[in-house]
Amino acid sequence: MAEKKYCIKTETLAGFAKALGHPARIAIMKFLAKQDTCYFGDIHEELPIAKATVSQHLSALKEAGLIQGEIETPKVRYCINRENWQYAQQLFSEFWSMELCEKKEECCK
Amino acid sequence: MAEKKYCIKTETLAGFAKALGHPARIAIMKFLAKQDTCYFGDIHEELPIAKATVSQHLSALKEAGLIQGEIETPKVRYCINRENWQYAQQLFSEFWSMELCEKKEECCK
DNA sequence: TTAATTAATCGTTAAAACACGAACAATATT
DNA sequence: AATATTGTTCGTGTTTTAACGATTAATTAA
Repeated sequence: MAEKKYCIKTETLAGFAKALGHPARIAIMKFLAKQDTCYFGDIHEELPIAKATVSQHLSALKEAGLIQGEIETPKVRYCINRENWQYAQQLFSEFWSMELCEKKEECCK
Repeated sequence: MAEKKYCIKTETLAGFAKALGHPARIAIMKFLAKQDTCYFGDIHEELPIAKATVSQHLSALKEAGLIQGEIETPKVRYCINRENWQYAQQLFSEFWSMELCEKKEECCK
């Protein structure tokens, strides 16, 4: 079992960041955000990589909770998981809104 | 030379996300944000990993442009690169503020 | 029943990430 | 000159990621 070395929020935020840490996965999220239809085939067409690789990236995003898939045989419809999308958004928002130390003269440069 | 398969903003955003995609690196950023003093040793003390590994993570963050280091022999002072911090913040902000398609009944569930 | 469509999974390969101890470099101190 | 302090780099091993073609599974259509 994976023991936690860091606090849960840190782990969670890093998990979301990792999931978004590849251009293909960013592209997928952007595509899903603006599409009403979001079949696997449409996503694949949009990307310059093989089907198997697209499937892998979709799995990674699903694993991270950022998207979800629904079988509509013989197709599969994907879409953003709004609940986690919002949670991730919040974690990042908190992260970026950290106040930076203002003692510049004591820090670099 | 690495050819671009995706648009530059997508690549850049993914790059920042990737750099933040490990709990140790999130922890480092949080620590740097709230510290005035930010020597390597202080960062190392804060983390449950070996010196060499801390150094690796710092390199990754520096490579991504999120931090910068300054030698102050025999110590090294690290701090957040404010310019890129702000740029990353903006890219993420744009990303999260994408409008999601509202035709729920046509999307999953 | 057979063939076509769609997408996941399998098997593989190559590269990168992660982690560590040991060795090293650069300066300060004794 | 010898020693101590600090942090990087080296060498190594393990794990994960990324990519692909081929195979498979599930349903629909012919």
